[in-house]
Order: sequence, then structure tokens, then C-alpha cells
Amino acid sequence: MQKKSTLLGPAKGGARVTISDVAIALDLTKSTVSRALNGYSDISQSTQLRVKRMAEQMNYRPLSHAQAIKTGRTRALGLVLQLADHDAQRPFLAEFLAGLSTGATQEGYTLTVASADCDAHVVETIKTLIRDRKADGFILPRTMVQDARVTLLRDADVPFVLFGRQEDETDCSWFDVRGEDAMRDAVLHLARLGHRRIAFINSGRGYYYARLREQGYLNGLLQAGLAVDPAIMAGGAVTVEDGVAASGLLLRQKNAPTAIVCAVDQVALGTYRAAAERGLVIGRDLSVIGYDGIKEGTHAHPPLSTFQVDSKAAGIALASLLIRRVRGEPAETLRTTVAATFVDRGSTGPVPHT
Amino acid sequence: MQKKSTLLGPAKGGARVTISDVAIALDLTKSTVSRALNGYSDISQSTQLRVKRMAEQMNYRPLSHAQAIKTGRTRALGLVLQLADHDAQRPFLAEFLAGLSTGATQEGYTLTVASADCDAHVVETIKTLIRDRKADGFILPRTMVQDARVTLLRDADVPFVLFGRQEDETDCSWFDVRGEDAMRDAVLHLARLGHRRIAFINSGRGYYYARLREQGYLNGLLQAGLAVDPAIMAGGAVTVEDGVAASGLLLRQKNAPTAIVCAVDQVALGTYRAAAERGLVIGRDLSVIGYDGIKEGTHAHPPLSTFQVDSKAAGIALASLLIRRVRGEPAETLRTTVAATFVDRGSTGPVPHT
DNA sequence: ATGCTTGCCGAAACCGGTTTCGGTTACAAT
DNA sequence: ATTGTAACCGAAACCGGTTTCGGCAAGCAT
Repeated sequence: MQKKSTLLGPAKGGARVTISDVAIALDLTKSTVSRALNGYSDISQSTQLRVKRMAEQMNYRPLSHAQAIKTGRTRALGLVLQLADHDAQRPFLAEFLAGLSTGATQEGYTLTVASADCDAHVVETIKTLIRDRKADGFILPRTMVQDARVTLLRDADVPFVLFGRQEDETDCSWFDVRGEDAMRDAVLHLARLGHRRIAFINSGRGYYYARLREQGYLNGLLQAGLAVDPAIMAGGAVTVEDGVAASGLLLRQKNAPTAIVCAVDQVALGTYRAAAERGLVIGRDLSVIGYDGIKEGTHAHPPLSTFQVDSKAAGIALASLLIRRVRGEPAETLRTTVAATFVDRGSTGPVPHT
Repeated sequence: MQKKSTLLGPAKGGARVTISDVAIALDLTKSTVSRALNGYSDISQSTQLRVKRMAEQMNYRPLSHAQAIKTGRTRALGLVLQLADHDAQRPFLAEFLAGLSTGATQEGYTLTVASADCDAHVVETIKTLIRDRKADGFILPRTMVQDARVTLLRDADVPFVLFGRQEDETDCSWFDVRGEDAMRDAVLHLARLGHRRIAFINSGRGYYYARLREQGYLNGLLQAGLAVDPAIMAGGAVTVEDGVAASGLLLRQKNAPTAIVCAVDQVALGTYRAAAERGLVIGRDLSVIGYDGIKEGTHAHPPLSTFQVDSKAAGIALASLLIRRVRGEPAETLRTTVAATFVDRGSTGPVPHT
């Protein structure tokens, strides 16, 4: 028997039931209750059940920061956004966040969000979050080829999951959409329509996904039996303006491409403007395929054919992976990739007659 | 003198310095250190200084969840997003989040983000966040006329700040942009250009800001000496599609308006499509003014004249206000509004000749 | 000198959990 | 009957802070 809980009524809606309350109700000690709830084997099955039932019934939920003081874990997932780098992630952010938070909530976790204006500050922010135990692990969106966050977390031995992949796979878990397959399929799709000069506009080479997508594009050319021509491969394009500029250069060439595959939708939308400036009709004079499935693509004229990625699902998956990682599952077992789904809208068509 | 701290080296980058370490270094007790750091008056000024210096020097930062166990406060701000309601907030989300998190970080707070798919779930989510002490207070974006969050937090006695305002001001703090002034100025601007039939497309009446903006519009008509005509006032429009539909109806009328003021930019962009369908040139045949300053407005043809709101600044301000509120400042003293800045681009022009 | 404040700090309890360490009890083995 | 063992659970320490309470010394008035 232990000390009575305060008999003071709930001060103001603060009727928290503590572990001691549960213990008293069962005439056990709080240590027993604690170990029962955490499934320790030195508590009999019957007692475990009794405790769990009572805890459920009394609606007991341990205070995560009270446990954290001893365990060091807060049941919070960390997300640090880098917001300087264009608005490239903006379109998906809301969905992604929704996914993460629902995935986290499902397992009783919460999401701690911070932001920084450059890569260096991102790393600093992560450091203080670990230091202050504000997160048990981190979700790293937009993984880069050389990613300082990965190296930091790797040798701080803090769990993390990538939205993306990584060359050095040690300690890396991830969820990713196979953009390389999408790019390959885009090329094949266009080749089937008769296109022989299929250009590619990639985004920033620093991102690991850009590398993969380029490989996919090259792979597609290979499978289609088409030659690689560096003259119709551009890179570093992320925004609509980038797309206008890059595609402008492509279309200005003597032997201009009849189709353009873009690594991201924003850029694909940029090609619309460049085409319009030259009097080219998208879907007839020029075929374009994007990637991401942003909403603006639907409203474009003609609607943009693209590869839809489900950002919310990605968020849910990443949250769940990270939680399993935090709970101790090895990194190697926590790796998933899915395919993007091609939505064939109006922006592609048979190769035009010369 | 107290017990020695563990002499085990930092296990793995976990070289945390605790309050006891500081106490030992100063040959004081941790209670003294605690009270000195928290500025209790029963600790002499000289000791307070000595302690603070030493804490600084040893780079001591209290573990927020260790304090939370006693104080109940975690130094975390809560934000619960409602993501079902259109993507209306999507354009600003990234900026807003960045603002909140930097504002929070400045004061040593973090941001806990959750999401829900409907208003009822938002309230539930807030409840569990308070219950689990995951947030000391909440930021409420997009306040509604009847806002369940406000009533909940008000009588749970949990601090909160509105991004928006509220009819019943009790316990309410806020930061807001004076959309009503913007709408009024929009009307006056158009009136100066000779327009006499100036329409208004409002967004969902449930939002408090919609109410204010409508008042602003009416106020503008009054000041311009123009009559109110319910036939050219629409509402419930939030998306581009909504804008197309609503403006379509307006332009179809016999005595169609020559200018349209929109409560949000998305809707204003919708009027572009409706105008194009009727062969009307924006800025010449039809003048349009929006509100928000979203990026897409810049790319529209012609670029959309609108009222720019700085979402990041709003985030910073709200974080700071909430923290002050959490620290005990009365709600009435924490209310700020700012003006939106008009950016005159190409979507308005003198009234066309009949 | 004595008594009373006042200023300042230490001792110890406390917050709500987890974890270590023993101590019973029952049961099988000797 | 004694001993050993394993299964279970209680007591108490602990985590890193905060807060209550009381004690001591200095200062002041009697």
C-alpha cells in the first residue's frame, strides 16, 4: 500500500490519473504497474492483464515527459525544414505534414517541427533538439548526395529515416518513391509515341533523387534504343522560372527535342510558357511529362501528364518507420520504396511531322 | 555539498550538464541554483549573478521535460492544422510554419504540430495535447465565427493566440492583418479609377476574417459614395474553381460589374479564367484585386494586384505573443494588428467605356 | 544581553514515472 | 525435513528538476 493520492478535486480540468492511482486501485505498487505496462517478464501474465485492463479502464496514459526523465525518450518525432531552398517542397508540405502527424499520432507520438534557413542551421537545430531531448528521432526530407544531417545523426547514434535514399546505406532507413522508374517509364511512353529526341530537365544535382531520376532517364533511353545526347539534358531546375529558361534553351536548338521529361512538375509547367512563347502547342507540337502530381498541373492547358506521388502516404509511412526504428528495429529492415502512378493527361501526343 | 555526479564519461555524446553539476561547481545546493536561475527574490543578487554566469559558462540548459514534471510546462507551442478545408491555407503554410518555429526558437520554445481532418477532430487533438502536456499553449490559425477551439481552450484555461480575431474577446489574444482595411482600400482604389459597379467575392462565411472583409468592402462603398447591391456580392469562394464559378455568375449579369474585389487571391485567379472565357481582358475590360499575395499571382497575365501579407512575420509575432501569454501576461495586452501592403500590379485599370 | 525581523541559503520532500535490488512464496529436488 | 530455484512482486533509489520549510546569521530595536 502506498501513500494516498491527493484528494483535492481536479483543479481545472486537470483530473490526471497517475500510475500511483492505478497501483492503489489494484493494491499493487507503482513499480509493478510500471513493469506490467511495459511488458516485463518478471510480472505474471495474469497480473499484466489485470494491470493493463485497469489502466485502460481508468484511462491512464503515462506522461511522456515524466518517463523521459529516466528513459530519455519523449515519444516525439523531429522534423527540421530547410526553407531557403526555393519553394520546391511547398506544394507537398501540407500533405506530408498531415501524413507524418497522423502516422505519429497512431502510435501515440507527436511531431516536433523546427525550421532553418540554410543547411548549416538545419544541422545546428537538429543538434539542439537532440540535446534537449525534444525528439527521439528525425525524419529527413529531401536527402542530398552529401547530407550533413545523415553524418551527424549517424555518429550521434540517433535514429533517423530518409524521405529519399543514400549512397552509404549504413544506419539508413528510408521510404522513397522510385522516381527513377517513373523517368524511365516517361521516356518509354514517349518513345512509343514515336519521339526520338526526348530531352530531360533535371533538378538540383545536390539532391539524391535527382541523381536517381537521371539514371532512370538514361535507362529509359537505353531500353528504347535511343542515343544519349548531352545537348538535350539540362539540370538545376526547380522552379517554374527555371523551367521556362531551361526549356527555352532546349527549344531554341536547331535539332530541338519533340518531347521533354522533367524531374519535377514545376519545371514542366515552365515548359508550357516557353512553348507558348514559340507558338508551340503542348501535347501536339511538344510533349511534356512531369513528376510530383501537383495540383496546378491539373489546371494547366492541357492538363499535365505526370507521375503522382502520395505525400500523405509517404508521411504516414515515414512516421511509422521511424517509430519502429526508435523502438530498436535494425535500420536494414526498415526500407521501403513504392512506385509513382502515372496519370496520363493531355500533355503528350504522337511525334509531330517535320 | 551534495552527492557527486556520475564520473562515467559521456556515454555517446551525452555530456549533459545537470543542475547538480552547476551546484557542485559553485558549492551550492541545487535548490539554490534552481531558484537563482528562476530569479527568486530570496536569493541574493550577487549569488544570482554568480549562478547565472556559471550556468552560462558550463553551458547548462535545463531539460524542459524534467521541469515539466513539476511545473506542467514543457516550453512547447501547439499548432493543430485542419487539413480537410480546401488547400486554402496551403500557400502560406510553409512561411507561416517557418515564422512560428523561428519565433519559438528565439525564446527557447519548440513547436508541436498535429493535424486533423475535420473541426471535431481538431478539438479532440487539442484535448489530448493538453492532457499529455505536449503544449503549453496553442496557436489557432483561421479563426472561425463560432470557434470550438476557442471555447475549449477558454474554459480549460489554456493559453492561446488567434491568427485572426473574435467577437467575444474574453481571454483572446491575437495577431491579425487588417483585411477589412485592405478591402476598403481596394474599393476606393477602383472607385478612383472610375468604377461604379464593384463586385465582391467573399470566402466562407464561417471564417471570422470573411466577416471583417465584407465589412471593409461595404465600408469602402460607403466612403466612395457607391450603393450596395447584393446582386454583385458573392460568398463561399475559396478555391480557383470557386472563383471561376462565382465570377462567371457575376459577369453573366445584364448590368455586370466592371471590377471585382476578391477576399482571397485564389478566387481572384479564378476570375481570370471566367474573364478569358468571355473574351474579357483583365486590367482593361475587367479590373480585379485580390488579397494574400500568393506567388501564383505574380505569374498571372496580367500579374494580379493584391494585398501582400507576410505570413512569416505573422508566425513570428504569434509565437512571441503566445509565449508571453504562457508566461502570464494578460490576454488583453497581447493584441496586435498590422496592415497588408497593397501591391499594384497589372490587374486593374480605368473603367472601360460602354 | 535579549528578542525580533529580515535576508539568504540548505535540507528534504515532491513531481510521475523507471529500474535495481531483495525478499517471499511455492515447488521441485535431495 | 532441508535446501535450492524460479517466479513474482514490494521497497527504495533514481532521473533532473522545483518548491516548501526551516535554520542561521546579521542587523535593529529594546
